[in-house]
Amino acid sequence: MLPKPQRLTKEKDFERVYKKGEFFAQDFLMGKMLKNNLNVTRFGIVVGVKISKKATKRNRVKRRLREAVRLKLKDIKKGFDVVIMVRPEIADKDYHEIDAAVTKLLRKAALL
RNA sequence: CAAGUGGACUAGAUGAUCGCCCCCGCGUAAUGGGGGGAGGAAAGUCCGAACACCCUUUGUUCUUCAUGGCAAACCAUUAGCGAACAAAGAAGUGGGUGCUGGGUAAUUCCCAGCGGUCCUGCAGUAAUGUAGGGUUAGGGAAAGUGCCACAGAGACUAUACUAGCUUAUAGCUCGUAGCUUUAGGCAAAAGGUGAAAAGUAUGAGGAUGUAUCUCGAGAUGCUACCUCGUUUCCUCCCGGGUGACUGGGAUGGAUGGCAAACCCCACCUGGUGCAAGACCAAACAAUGGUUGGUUGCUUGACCCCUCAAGUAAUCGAGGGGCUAGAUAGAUGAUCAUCUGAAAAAACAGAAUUCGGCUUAUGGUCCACUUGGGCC
RNA sequence: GGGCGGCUAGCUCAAUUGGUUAGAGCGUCUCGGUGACAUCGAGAAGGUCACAAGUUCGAGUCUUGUGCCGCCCA
Repeated sequence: MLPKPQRLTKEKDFERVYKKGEFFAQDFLMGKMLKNNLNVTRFGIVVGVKISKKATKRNRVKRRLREAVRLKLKDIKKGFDVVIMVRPEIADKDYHEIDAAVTKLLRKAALL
C-alpha cells in the first residue's frame, strides 16, 4: 500500500486531473498527470467494473499496481498528481508483466 | 469400486525482504517497541428483527415566550394547540400469511406431529389396508361469480348422433299390415369422444338387456336393477388426543374439477431507512438543505467449555474469552522451502448490526440409496 | 447500501387475460429472372419461449426460486 500522503483521495482531485491532465498510455495501462504545486507526487488507481465483475479480481489488480508503483516511489519526480487507469486485458497478467508495463508507462510520462 | 442424496469438519504451513489500517496507562527530541487485522458463504437482497428519525394518539412535567423583525444574497420554510420525556399503533384503501403444537426478538425461518401424495415390500379376487422411505404453498368449491380448449350428441341448468319404443303427418302399395319422409315425446343399460360423462368404489349371487362366435342351443365379454359382504366421503352419537386428527357405532344421505381464477373467512401489518440520525465549523436574519470534518462503529438476541430441562428446535445455571472497524476505502506483494497429483488449490473481499433462506465452491470423513465386481 | 424493470428466430418486436402445430418484418438459403448484379416473383430453413421446480387435464402466459442484462437514489 502507498503511504497515505502519496494517495489521491478527494473526488475533486480526481475531477481536476481528469479535466486538465495530460494523457499518456502504454500497453494495457493509461494515465493522466497534472502539476499539483506540492513537494510529493500523489497516485490514484482506477479499476472499473469492466475489468471484471468480481470484486476479488479487481482488488488483486489494484494491489499489484500499487505495489509496482510503491517500489519506484523514491525514483519518481515530485510535484504531480497521477491517475492510472487500466484496460480489461490486465486481468490475466501476472505481477512481473504489470511491473514492466508500469516502468515503461512512467518512463513515457517522463516521471522516472 | 462408481454415481447420487443428506449431514459434519476444513479452507495450506514456515521463513526472508519491502509495505498498509487500528489499538496500547510502552516510549522518544525524532526514529521506534508490542498486540490485532475478511468469509463460510463477507455474495444474491428473498424475508425477519435491532437501532434511528418522522407521523398520529394518549399521559406526565416544564414554560408563558428565547433568537429575529419580514428579506439584495443558491433553494425552501418561518409565529402556531410551545418544549421535553414516556407509552401505544385504532382504522384497513392497500399489502402479507394460511393443517396442528412448540421454539424464537421476529419471520415466508427452525423442530416435532397430522393429513395428502409417490416409491418399495406384505395382505387381499379387487376396491383397499398396512410397514418403511421420499415429498408436500396443506383454510373455504352445500356464499356468490367465472373457466373447463380440441374432440364429442352432450362439459355442470347436463345431453338424444347411431341403435330402440311411441304419437301425429305425408307418400308408395289392392290392403286395417309393411316400408319410407317430416315434426314431437319417452328412455341414459350399448357404440364412440375426452383429463373429466353427472358422481363412492369393489367382489359374490340373482336378474334384465346387449355385442361377438358357431348349425336353432350354447359359450364368452359388458350390464340398468335387486340382495348380501367389504369400502370412500358427509351428518349424528360414544371414546382417545393440548390440537391437527383419530378408533368404534348408527340411521339417513351422496356434494365433478380449478381459489399459484375473482373471491370469502381468520390472523398480522403506521412510514422511511446508517445515503437513518446526532454534533462541530463555514455561509445565511434564523432553521433546514448545501460544503468540510467528527460521530453513529463494534461488548453483541456474541463465542467456547461443563452440568441440568426437552423426542427435537431451543433454553436455564456456572466458569472462561474479547475475536477487523476501513472511508478513493487497510487486512498485502515478491521469493524460497515443506505437505500435496496440483500451492496459478476452488468459490470468493467486511461497509450499521444480528437471525434465517437461497445460490457459488476445492478437500476430508460419516450415513443412506442405486448399479457393478469378488468371496 | 437501498429501490425498480426486462429476457420469445441471427436482429427488432407480437401472441387478444391458460387451449390444439408460438407468428410478423428485416436478414439467411434455394429456385426463377439477367450477359452479370440489384430491385422483383416463388419457396424453404431457422425457437431448450433465459434456466429449474410447482399448480393445472393442459403453462410462452399463473406461482416460487435461480441466472444474466439494464435503470434510478449522494
